[in-house]
Amino acid sequence: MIQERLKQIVDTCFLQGVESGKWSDKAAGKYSLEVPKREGQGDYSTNMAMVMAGIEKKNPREIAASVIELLEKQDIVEKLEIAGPGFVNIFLKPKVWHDVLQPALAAGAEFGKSSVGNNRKVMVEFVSANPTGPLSIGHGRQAILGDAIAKLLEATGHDVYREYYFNDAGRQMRVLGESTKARYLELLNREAQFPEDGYQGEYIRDIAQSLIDDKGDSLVDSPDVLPFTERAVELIFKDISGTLKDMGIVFDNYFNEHTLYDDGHIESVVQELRDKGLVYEKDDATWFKTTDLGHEQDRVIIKKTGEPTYRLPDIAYHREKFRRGFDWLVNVLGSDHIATVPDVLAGVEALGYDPKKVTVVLHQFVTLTRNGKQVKMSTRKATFVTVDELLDLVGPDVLRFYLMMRKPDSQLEFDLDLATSQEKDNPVYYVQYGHARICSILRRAEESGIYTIDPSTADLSLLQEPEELQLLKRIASFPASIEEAALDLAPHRAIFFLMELAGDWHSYYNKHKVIDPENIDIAVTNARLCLVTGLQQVFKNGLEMLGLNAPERM
RNA sequence: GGUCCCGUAGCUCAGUAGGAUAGAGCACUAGAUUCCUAAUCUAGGUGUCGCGCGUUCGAAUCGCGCCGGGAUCACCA
Repeated sequence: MIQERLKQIVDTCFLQGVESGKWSDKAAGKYSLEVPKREGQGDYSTNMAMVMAGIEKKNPREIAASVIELLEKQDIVEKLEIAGPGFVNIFLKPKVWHDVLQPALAAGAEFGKSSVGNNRKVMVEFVSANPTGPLSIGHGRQAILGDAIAKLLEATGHDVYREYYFNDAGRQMRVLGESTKARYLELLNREAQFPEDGYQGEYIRDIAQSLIDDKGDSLVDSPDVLPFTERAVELIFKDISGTLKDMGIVFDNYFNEHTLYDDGHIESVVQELRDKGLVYEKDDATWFKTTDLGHEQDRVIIKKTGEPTYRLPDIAYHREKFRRGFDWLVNVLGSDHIATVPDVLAGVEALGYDPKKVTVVLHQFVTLTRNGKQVKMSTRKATFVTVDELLDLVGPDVLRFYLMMRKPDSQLEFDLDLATSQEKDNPVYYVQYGHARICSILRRAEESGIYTIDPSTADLSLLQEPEELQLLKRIASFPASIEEAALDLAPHRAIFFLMELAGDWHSYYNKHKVIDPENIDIAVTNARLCLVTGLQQVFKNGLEMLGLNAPERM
């Protein structure tokens, strides 16, 4: 907000320079206004003079002097200086920072939200695990990441729809049914042959047991695996949605791949591509001519057996997303799906939709360590750690926080020992404690009965400590930080913002008293209470935007 | 072999529309609490930003080439 205002001022000065013949307009849009990394280098800094120096072939410091002349007249500017190779450092008047508090408090729960999204309809598709077993930690990362992205997009004015895409047919499911049947027979002491590539998890036995409970041994001679598959899918889905619910995630829709077949979308996609000359037959299979679209090789979309490969329903599914009126599709996928992305995008484009409206967030794997050693995971062998187990161990907030603390591109190391034993030195609690601490102070203030929290009557100019100005700057930058995290689809940025905020706040708390019974200064305390209330709002809104709790006591 | 991601402090990681002296947490050491919650704070860092070359006023960041780790390259999903 302040940055935008200052940017306009700087741009205006630049134009004045152009008009008065000091420099040409060639540097327009090329310079930037940013927050310097180091203290003492101003609230903001612009590299305008250096950028112009290259273009105008002049000494950057001389140009900087001219820039300063123009900026000096601005009323929000306190001080200006030329630094380093030609930066212009801008120091703003403290009043500028004091003035952020009142609007922030007035905005309340809305503070930090924005409308940059313009109500754009965006679908976030994530998890999309087929029902073959409980959610593993890898799914957990995706679930948390997808949900956090969705929440951030909501906070920035997007119309968000969460969807889970799944397939409960095909080979995978047959194996699942066969595995269940084998366990069923085993539990009834019958001869059973467990499939070689079957699912070995204990949950399969539970499913078999539920069939025994309901139907006894009546399925022993069933030649069909369907009853087993159906029961398995039903129970596993119940388990998955329960887990998601425990993580605080609710989908707007579960989309079954089957509807694409039932409604004829698969066929119509093939037909449409065929009409465009992008489909041909070879070796009894049907191929998608992706080489015409700049790819290295063509891909099979319908196998010899007559069954489509995954590509075809995927393409049809994306067309449906567009047809349903979404104009931005965000797909959160594990990096193992990387090879599927170009084919789907090619399909989307061939069908006349804009592939730029599809954004794929690929996240790397979660590596699990226990006793300092990496744990290898496989769903089939059931040597994975489930989200349920982790939720039991560390609780939803810690799990969520850890899983979104890293950028999606990085592998994420989840140290089981650390997560379970290290309860206190946890960044989650560090941030949450920041909030709880403020709540405690505010309770204290209320009990005292002598303080009031009202930014319109408080003398905010009493907030003169450098730490106080720093906190005000943090508050001021909150909306922009959220916007940045949202548009970059990078929840970890919001996490880092909160950790830095908490660091500044805890530091301030230890150095200065908000309420000091030994040295009662009502005016100062009232001003500080306004500051802390603003901070509380930022903590609360920030935590909640990421799906985390903001506890009032700890 | 092709494509994508990663390589930054002992460990886990931030840091891209190129910016000034490269950061945080953990771990380790020494301190701080009669009073707003010590789940906190303060002080302590000599890092080939994997290596090399290039682009330019300026590179962890951009380009090219290597090295190392991971993912992926089906008529599986």
